[in-house]
Amino acid sequence: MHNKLGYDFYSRDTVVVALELIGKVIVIPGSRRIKARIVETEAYYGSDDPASHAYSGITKRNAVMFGRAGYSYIYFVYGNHNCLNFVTEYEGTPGAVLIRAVEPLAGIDIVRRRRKVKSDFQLTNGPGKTAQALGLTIKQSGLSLVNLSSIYVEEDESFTGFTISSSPRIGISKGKSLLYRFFLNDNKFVSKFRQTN
DNA sequence: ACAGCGATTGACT
DNA sequence: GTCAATCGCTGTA
Repeated sequence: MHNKLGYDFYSRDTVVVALELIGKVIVIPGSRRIKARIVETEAYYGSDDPASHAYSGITKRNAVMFGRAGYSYIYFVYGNHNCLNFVTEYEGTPGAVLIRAVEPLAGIDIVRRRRKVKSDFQLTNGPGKTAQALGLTIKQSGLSLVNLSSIYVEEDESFTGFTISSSPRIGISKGKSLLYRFFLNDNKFVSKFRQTN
């Protein structure tokens, strides 16, 4: 079965969504069709989460995080990289899940063309790499993941028996004690920081 | 108007 | 292991 996730899936507690996205499949439909399993995520809240873009309130960049769940939030960092998030919670309450790593399942030839690397595990084992592999930039921020979407997530009921670990989030300076990062055990596409808890 | 910086990556020792 | 690249966003003025 390949059921597209609806708004109800995203409009819940951000950590729950981050945890439950592990193992599900991102789909980029169209002529450059790509499918990729989500293997690593991070949860970001709002005014109670100092590591979050939404910590200090609404701005032009993070406004989509304050909106309705089930939309893309894509931001640009370090002058080079785009990072893909899915908005969670509900209208007025910010939250998002960062997609840190995926495992390509279909359209891997397209991914290899976009990402010049020696080994396949380097294609999508990080958030900037993942967004590049999927062909996403800030131009695709704010898109619905449900209605008329050019990106969505579906369940994969055939994927079972996996286990998930958690750890502190990567690359942040505040909120390091929180275990808001989740990743598939024994998956080579998980980013290089593998400390378990 | 502008200085500082970041939810990263890739190249290099 | 270290570190530079690179630029839009943010805060301050």
